[in-house]
Amino acid sequence: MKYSEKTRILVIEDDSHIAEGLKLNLTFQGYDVMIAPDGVYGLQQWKKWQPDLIVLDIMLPGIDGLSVLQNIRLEDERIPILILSAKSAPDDKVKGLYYGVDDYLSKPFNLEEFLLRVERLLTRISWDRKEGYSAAADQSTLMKTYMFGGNHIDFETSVAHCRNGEIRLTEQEVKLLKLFISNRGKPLSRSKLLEIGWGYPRSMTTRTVDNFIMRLRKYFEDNPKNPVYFKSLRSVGYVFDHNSE
Amino acid sequence: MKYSEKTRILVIEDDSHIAEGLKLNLTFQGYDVMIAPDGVYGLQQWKKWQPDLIVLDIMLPGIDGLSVLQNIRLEDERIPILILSAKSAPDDKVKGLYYGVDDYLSKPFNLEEFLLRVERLLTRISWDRKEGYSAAADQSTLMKTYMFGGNHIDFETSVAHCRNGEIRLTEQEVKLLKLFISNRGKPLSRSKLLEIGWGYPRSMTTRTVDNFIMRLRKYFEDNPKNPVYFKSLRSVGYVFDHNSE
DNA sequence: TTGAGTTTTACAAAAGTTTTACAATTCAAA
DNA sequence: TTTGAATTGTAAAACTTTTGTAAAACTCAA
Repeated sequence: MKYSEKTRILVIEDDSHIAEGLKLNLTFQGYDVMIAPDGVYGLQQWKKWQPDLIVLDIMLPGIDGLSVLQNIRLEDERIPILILSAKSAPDDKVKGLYYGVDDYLSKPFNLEEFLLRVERLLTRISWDRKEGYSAAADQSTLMKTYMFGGNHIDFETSVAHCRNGEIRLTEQEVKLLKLFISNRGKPLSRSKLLEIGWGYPRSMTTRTVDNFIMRLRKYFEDNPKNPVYFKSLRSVGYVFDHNSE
Repeated sequence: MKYSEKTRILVIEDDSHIAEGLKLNLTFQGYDVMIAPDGVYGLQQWKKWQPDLIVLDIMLPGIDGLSVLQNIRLEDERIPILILSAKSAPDDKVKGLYYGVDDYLSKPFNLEEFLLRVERLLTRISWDRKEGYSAAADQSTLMKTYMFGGNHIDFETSVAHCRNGEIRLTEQEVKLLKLFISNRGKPLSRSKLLEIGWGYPRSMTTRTVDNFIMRLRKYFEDNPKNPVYFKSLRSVGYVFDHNSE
């Protein structure tokens, strides 16, 4: 929270009826509210506006809510996110939480309850911040450091020690790395990578991913031409893996 | 750059009258709609455009709807498919569902009902598809791994362990394998294989299938010249089978 | 305006698929 | 049994698609 400004809440919800309703009520509670009608715009606003809390509808046009969530968590594992969903099945709840959701509300929901949860999340988080830890973040994004092969990556400083010596990783490189690490052994398609790692809508066709893969290979592979860790699966995508050590 | 995208629906229907009608209404609902007048074009569009839902007429010129359906299910067992059919006989219904249809509507149908089902499928599926499991998929395509003889196939990574050691299977090899496995013991004609596994219109004459059979035999047979698992039935086609273990 | 970082473009290289051409096999009629 | 027409097996050439790579173009903030 900054200075004397009001607490900011970003509502990512395509149903303008609901969105406006929430905005009205939240504004009335004294919050500064902004609405994003889809995932892409939502991610944009999140970066630009740096809200203190995000209310996220899981059913969105274009990129879906969970990808948005994962994208955000690659960079910020602390910001409280309150999920809205049309479904109420309990395993959805679990699944959402697994990705680092803080709270979960099924539509249709009770307004009182909604406001209460928003407040609770905000107070809880402001506490955590002081203490310097996060109560419920998933392993992968909480990770401070990672090792594989002869490589060592420090996510606090974005510095990697590898066969080329010390390397300073860029923001996007870090994101991609985290994404791969938290999906170790699992093939990721280019479009999935773009969706989660970049927040692009699927189907965008570009060689961006490949270029980053090339860089990661140059950094971390002993022989970039014959990759061991970042393998490509033709017409599928890429997999990251390594022997457990 | 601006990315916001709508949910995509592919309508595979040869009757342009019906197709346009559906398109109009779906577009009106805010979906992005594309029409394919036949199965081959439909499959093409499905790959290229990556729709979120498919509306499929079962009575098509060229490849028939069920083959299209099966072809799609060999690669994606999750995408919701809503079947349209002129017939209303109950066994069609069963047959369709068996192949992994999500919903079924007999012509002539009520527009309201159609739109409702589309929406229902989209909300239901968007959750399920996200990670790990599918609510209602048929056994064969849900399969993550398969074993026969001394062979072991991992469909997640397309890696097979066989007498030749570890082998990386190609996309087409995987498709064909899945097709055989889900029809274990059942003879499949070349044209059926081409139709389902390749999406070719029947009657195409080529040695492509035989070439792939040869490869599968090389990978998985102890003695490729005397096949045990991938047998040919003269002037009929091929059968895959093995003792239950 | 510069410069680090990112994305696009354009092309080369690699991998995979289909066709072609022909050899081998099978089966049934002579 | 032969014989030959039809079918299946095989390998290599031709073709297609996907991936790798580098350099140019672009972006955005200092």
